[in-house]
Amino acid sequence: MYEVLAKSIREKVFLNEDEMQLCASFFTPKKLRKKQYLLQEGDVCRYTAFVEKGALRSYHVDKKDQEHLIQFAFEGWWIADSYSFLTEEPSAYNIDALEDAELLLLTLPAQEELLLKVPKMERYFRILLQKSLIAMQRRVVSSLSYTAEEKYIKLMEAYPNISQRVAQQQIASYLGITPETLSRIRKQLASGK
Amino acid sequence: MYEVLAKSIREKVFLNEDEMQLCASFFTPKKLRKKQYLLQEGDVCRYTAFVEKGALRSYHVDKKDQEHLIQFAFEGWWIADSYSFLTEEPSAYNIDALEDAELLLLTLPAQEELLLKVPKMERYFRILLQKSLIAMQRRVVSSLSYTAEEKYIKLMEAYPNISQRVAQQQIASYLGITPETLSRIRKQLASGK
DNA sequence: CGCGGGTTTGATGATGCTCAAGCCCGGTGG
DNA sequence: CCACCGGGCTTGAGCATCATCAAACCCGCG
Repeated sequence: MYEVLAKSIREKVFLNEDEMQLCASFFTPKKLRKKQYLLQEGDVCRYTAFVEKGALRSYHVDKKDQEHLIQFAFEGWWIADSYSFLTEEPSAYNIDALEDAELLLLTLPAQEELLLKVPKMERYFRILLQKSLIAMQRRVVSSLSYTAEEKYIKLMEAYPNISQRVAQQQIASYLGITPETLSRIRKQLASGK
Repeated sequence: MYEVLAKSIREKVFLNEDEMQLCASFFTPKKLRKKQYLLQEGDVCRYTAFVEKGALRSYHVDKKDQEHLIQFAFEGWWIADSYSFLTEEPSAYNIDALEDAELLLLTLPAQEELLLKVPKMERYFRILLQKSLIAMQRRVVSSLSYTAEEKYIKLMEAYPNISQRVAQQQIASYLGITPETLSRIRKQLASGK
């Protein structure tokens, strides 16, 4: 149950067996069925979730009831609404499962205690956040600089197998375009190239 | 010269005078004139910069020579291309001064040594990154969910005095719209409401 | 076999872009 | 002190991209 997490940690910091055990003890395992919520708009985000297996998404629903996908999370990724998690304000986002999933949950008090008892984990989280920030920044640049078609091509280059795992509407929502537009772009690319 | 930095640190972790001194010793002060580059596309980003005074911006230039503003940085903010900084790959972005500025620069080796000698700074940087990530995430949601007008209003609510400090074209570029469109939006808002 | 979610296709329209011109204002030099 | 210059902002006309709405289609599953 903790293999993926242990691997993720060991890639970034060195922990001995005891520390790793201790670390693991702060997490709560949880299984989620496809379509099940981990977080609903209006609730406080009580966990950051590490994905051992499966796939989740976080998204925002605007006033016209349109969903806008903020993030995918597959095996080895983290997902949460950090703002709500840290401030304990109600979240404006939703998180749910795109596939049946196995998670490891960390509450805010558990994280705080973990960081006290295993200070090396500060480093783990710092490095993690650094990578997330770089990815988010890329996404901002992408949304500012490229056309819908270019954004789609870049996404496919970065995550070639994503289309096997998530529906096209999810990808469209992630790219900030409608499913119809994505469908036309794909047709375009498939034919004339 | 280090007041703003010291304040930023003390807001997040407790350092005694010695630690603070030691910390400061890893930074190199630098002044930048308006329009001067800190980083140019193609160069490796050798510093993360802390802004003691003035204002900078990071931006990307697309193949049609259009600038897209990634981030503003005023007093108390950090700026860099983290990807290039960490990987030592050439950067795809530019950073320059919007106003005369005073910076404190941290190289990658200096940062590593700092973190070894003052491990509490892991926590400082973690918290910092957490906040940056939340801000970036908001920006993604904003770019996906709102119209140009809504994005502009939200920006003005979040940073009411930004328009006193940076030209409208910079704001337009940050919002992902043309200066013409921003001008029309402002006219709209000023008149009819 | 038929239902339902996801994808495709078509017709129409809105939002924001492009290009081009004019304007405002502060700074500089004659 | 005034004329000129240049950068930034505004305005207008035409246009491209992508959204909307509606219908048909595809296919896996009960």
